[in-house]
Amino acid sequence: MLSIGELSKRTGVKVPTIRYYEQMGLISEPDRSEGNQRRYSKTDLERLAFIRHGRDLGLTIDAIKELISLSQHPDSPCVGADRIAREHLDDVRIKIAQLKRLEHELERIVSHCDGHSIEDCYVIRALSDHGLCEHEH
Amino acid sequence: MLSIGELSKRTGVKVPTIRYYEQMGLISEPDRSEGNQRRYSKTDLERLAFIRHGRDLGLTIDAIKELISLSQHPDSPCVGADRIAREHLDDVRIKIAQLKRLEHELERIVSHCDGHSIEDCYVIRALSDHGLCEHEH
DNA sequence: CCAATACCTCTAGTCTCTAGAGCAATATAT
DNA sequence: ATATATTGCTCTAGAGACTAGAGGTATTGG
Repeated sequence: MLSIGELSKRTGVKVPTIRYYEQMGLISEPDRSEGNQRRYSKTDLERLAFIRHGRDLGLTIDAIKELISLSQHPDSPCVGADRIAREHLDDVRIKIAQLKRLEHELERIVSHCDGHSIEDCYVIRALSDHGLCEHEH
Repeated sequence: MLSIGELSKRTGVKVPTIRYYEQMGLISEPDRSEGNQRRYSKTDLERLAFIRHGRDLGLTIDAIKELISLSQHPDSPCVGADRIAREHLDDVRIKIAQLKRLEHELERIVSHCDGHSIEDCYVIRALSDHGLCEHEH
């Protein structure tokens, strides 16, 4: 049986965040000690690790809830879970593409800035003027 | 003189968001029509385009505020602006790296899911078990 | 056994918007 | 010129995913 602090350390999820997840119904209410403190089992730890991992991957709380509920109907096919992952993959690819364009632009911006007065500052001008962009946002 | 709707169309910033920016002090209070509706000048449009562009680039409202205040002291060097862009570039590169790892992992997850029952579902297992990951998050 | 640390609940705040209610002004069609 | 449709106004609340703080209680280490 783990205290909330232990659980936090082992999963990397902050203590208030664990309580928040409980409130949101992502994890069930754990057992309590005599003094009313939360005590977690290994199962709880696995569940939280699952959630943590999903969040790290950028899944929303709702997507994770969906996955959890899917995993509690072991007879149904995993098509639902696959769909969630697939949808997310699309998002991720779009985000990567956007960020790469952005990286590119920031590189250009930074490399043009050589400490002149603000009037000539490439950063300011680039932000003011879309025409300086190589790509559309 | 543009209405808030016109301004919105030309900048791609939604109407409530424009009002929100005004409230946050990012744009100054515009002139009003007889009937108390906001009327924007070309200067206002440029300012909003600047903000929009910065937000698209992922700058926080505070960073943009900093840039605006920098741009209003045209004698000072643009080192500050450069610093903001540079810091942001670092962030962007980190995010790209993270997302690429994630893309990789999601690809693996999706390609392993072939419609079996949830017990065997790779998506669920991969999310439960960090050991299946190729990379640490 | 006592002090330090961790835990409890509850409320409110963060950030960047977004949505809705209820009403006023402006634009368009007849 | 008038009826209607669209757009605008303010204000409040909500979303999403936490985070912080106050004021008090358990547990743990020395």
